[in-house]
Amino acid sequence: MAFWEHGYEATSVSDLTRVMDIGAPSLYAAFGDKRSLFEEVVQEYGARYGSFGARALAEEPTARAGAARMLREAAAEYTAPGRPHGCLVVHAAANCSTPEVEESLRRRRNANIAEIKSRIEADVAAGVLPPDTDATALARHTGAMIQGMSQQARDGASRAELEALAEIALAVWPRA
Amino acid sequence: MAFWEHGYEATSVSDLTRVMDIGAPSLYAAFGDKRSLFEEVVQEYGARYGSFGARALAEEPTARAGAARMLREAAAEYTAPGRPHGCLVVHAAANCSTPEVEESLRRRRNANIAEIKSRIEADVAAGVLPPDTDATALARHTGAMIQGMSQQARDGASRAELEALAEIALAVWPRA
DNA sequence: CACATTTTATAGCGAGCACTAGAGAAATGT
DNA sequence: ACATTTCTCTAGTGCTCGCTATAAAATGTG
Repeated sequence: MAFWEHGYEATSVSDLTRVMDIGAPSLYAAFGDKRSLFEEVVQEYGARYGSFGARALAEEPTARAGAARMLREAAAEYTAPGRPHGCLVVHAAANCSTPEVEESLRRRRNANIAEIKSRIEADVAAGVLPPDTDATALARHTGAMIQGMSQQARDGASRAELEALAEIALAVWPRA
Repeated sequence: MAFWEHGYEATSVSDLTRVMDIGAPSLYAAFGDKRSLFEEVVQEYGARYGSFGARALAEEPTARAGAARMLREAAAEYTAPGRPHGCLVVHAAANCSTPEVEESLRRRRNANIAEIKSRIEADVAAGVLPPDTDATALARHTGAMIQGMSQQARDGASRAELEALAEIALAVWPRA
């Protein structure tokens, strides 16, 4: 939560020990160092809050339906009350002076886009999407949209505003 | 440049004195403190690199044409060689432990979107865009797209990839 | 050239950072 | 009940941060 709200660098170890209500030595005994703790937090975040996209792509019958659900759920996830707004993976390691941490989240972001791309390609191969569909660009568009929505959520956009935005973004998909 | 590449927090005063090749006291005599220097840098950035959007909206005959030029130029600007990729205003104060700095850039981002919105509303009033156009959502979509493109540029997308993405995003605009 | 003024460089201020050594408390096994 | 092992808390490590006092150098002026 602290990493999510304030990012990797801006969250100090004393912030962490305070919110976890443990002493610093216990934290280091349990996680090694700050970076390892962060990686574990990211993994937990990915499993609990960041998996709606992959789930949508896997469970919906078409890439378009998957992307639609993904964008709509993003609007809800990124503005959920009681949690920091936006996506940890998008924001928590921006401007990070530890390049490894920044790179780690960058890989996650690009992997998400690659997932969308391969889902699109599967639909193209199956004839669900037109054969001239530019899977790379369409996947990147969807990824950029998600990231833009996350930024908007941080900047104060409401769930309804993000949902309206998602509906607009969905209009670019070729009709099945 | 240093602020642009690494962000406000991750750029230390000694980084600044090194690249500016002056001593710390000279820097403080000239700018007051780190925050004031940053604000001046942001202003200079806005005038030099961040004004392509406002120019596009002002010079093109329609909101749609303005947004089209804005997105296409963003693809070029955000991947220009010899400069940090992406937009300073989007990234330089993410995860900032100085809330005023974060808020200052947030205001700039939201002001940009408000500009797009009022340009759209002008076209709706003039009958260039359909009267049922949701100006707020369409403006936010364009802003989110720009911000998403900036993030993509930071994550390694090429100019051509961003341009393909921009063309897709333009397809959502109501036909004139 | 001598002097007054500005500019610069050195060196260091207190504070907070990530991280850890060593002492004491708690828990455990017998 | 006691010894031993495990944990945990206090306190402090060296480091870098933003920022500045002081003193030397450079500059302009008669």
